Amino acid sequence: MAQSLSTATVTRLYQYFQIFKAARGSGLEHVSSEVLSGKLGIDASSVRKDLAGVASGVQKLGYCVSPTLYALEDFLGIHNTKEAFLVGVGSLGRALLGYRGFAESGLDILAAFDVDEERIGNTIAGKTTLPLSKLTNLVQRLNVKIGIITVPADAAQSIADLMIASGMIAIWNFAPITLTLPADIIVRNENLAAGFSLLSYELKRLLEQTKESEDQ
Amino acid sequence: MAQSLSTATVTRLYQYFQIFKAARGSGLEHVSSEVLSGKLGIDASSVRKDLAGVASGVQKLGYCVSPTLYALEDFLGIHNTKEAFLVGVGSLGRALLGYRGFAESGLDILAAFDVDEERIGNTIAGKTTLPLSKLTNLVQRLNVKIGIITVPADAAQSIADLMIASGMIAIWNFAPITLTLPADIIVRNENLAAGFSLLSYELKRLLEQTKESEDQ
DNA sequence: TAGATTGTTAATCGATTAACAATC
DNA sequence: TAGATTGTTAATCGATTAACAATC
Repeated sequence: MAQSLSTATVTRLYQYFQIFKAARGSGLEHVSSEVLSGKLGIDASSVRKDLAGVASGVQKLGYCVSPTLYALEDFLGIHNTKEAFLVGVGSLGRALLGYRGFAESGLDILAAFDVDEERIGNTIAGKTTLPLSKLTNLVQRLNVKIGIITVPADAAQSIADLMIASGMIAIWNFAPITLTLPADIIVRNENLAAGFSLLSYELKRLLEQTKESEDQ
Repeated sequence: MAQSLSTATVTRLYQYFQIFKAARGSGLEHVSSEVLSGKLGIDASSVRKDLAGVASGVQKLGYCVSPTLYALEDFLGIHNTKEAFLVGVGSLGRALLGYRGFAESGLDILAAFDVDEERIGNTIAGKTTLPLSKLTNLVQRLNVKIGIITVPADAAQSIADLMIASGMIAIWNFAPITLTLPADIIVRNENLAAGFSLLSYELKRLLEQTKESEDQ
């Protein structure tokens, strides 16, 4: 098996993919590591190292747009659609069900689940909301491996446990809570409030810096 | 000025905050670095190093829940509400406007903006949608520093440029595109599709591993 | 007191950057 | 050919982990 890449590297590969997609849209034929490194604010040799395992460049020109884009899409699993179920049809759940970006990223949310009688039976972006009691059976019948959690924080752990008991092995958690799960389960936490804290921390630092230099 | 902390460290501080909040809910009085490290899957000395700059622990007991929680909230800016404007009232924009988690994270989205006549005037979770043409004037009058971008990818760069020209200094970008911005602007990209790619990459690796061991 | 846990230093590990030969 | 850019190795940098004295 190929060596494991860090989260940071895979995130950058996704950014290269975005840039190559935009480059194709602009009709460019080549993009150099120098240009890519400028956009991401990192060293050009990092870019070359990242891309070395995925695509190959052409000396004097850089990376050819079409083949590199294809190779990145392949690596990121965009050509290979993966099915998922979503639990929790609140405002965030509905937003994810209606998000068009997923289709072109290889994610297909087959159906949504909820415990609220009012929500059951509703269709959002072509996906029906089913009662949570049907989750286990459908996970097993359709062999769905990925669960998306968009329930409130206090319900998230029990939903995660249910998903795992049903046979799911990967969880994409949008609830603002740190889940306790077996080590062999793949989890990714997408905490919007935590994301804002990062922005807020940097902003605080910038404002302090400005204030300090004014005080001098 | 205190030394800058890495994104990884600030993200972990947010996770500690979540765990301490849950601990308070369960009536616990202390949490040790050992317990925290177990939940995050990192070394206990990392936890102690992270917390050293923010709170102080008690030997033999660990970290006292109430004062540590307060210190973390303070550090993460949760006590100090920050105002923002959001541009793009599509499904994701509406989900963010209605997201309750932000209120308890120190973010207050004052208003939303859009170019679509149909959306202007609508109120979502108490926030009115205004025409984009009013953005610059309101940013300056209310001195709003943070802009949230939830428009489609092809409109995101021009919205970011407009926000910066209006005087904003921090951008939280949800559009799936790598923005080109001045170096002194704070940007955080929250790319949902990229997040899924990370999960998808790990899942692919796990399945390959399982297959390999079966083949032996 | 003995035991448990912090705070901190030193050691290790991994990721990023610099440098440069290869080459188109 | 000369110039530009990749691919890769070595050097640097920073983050994580291990170890342990301090101490409640």
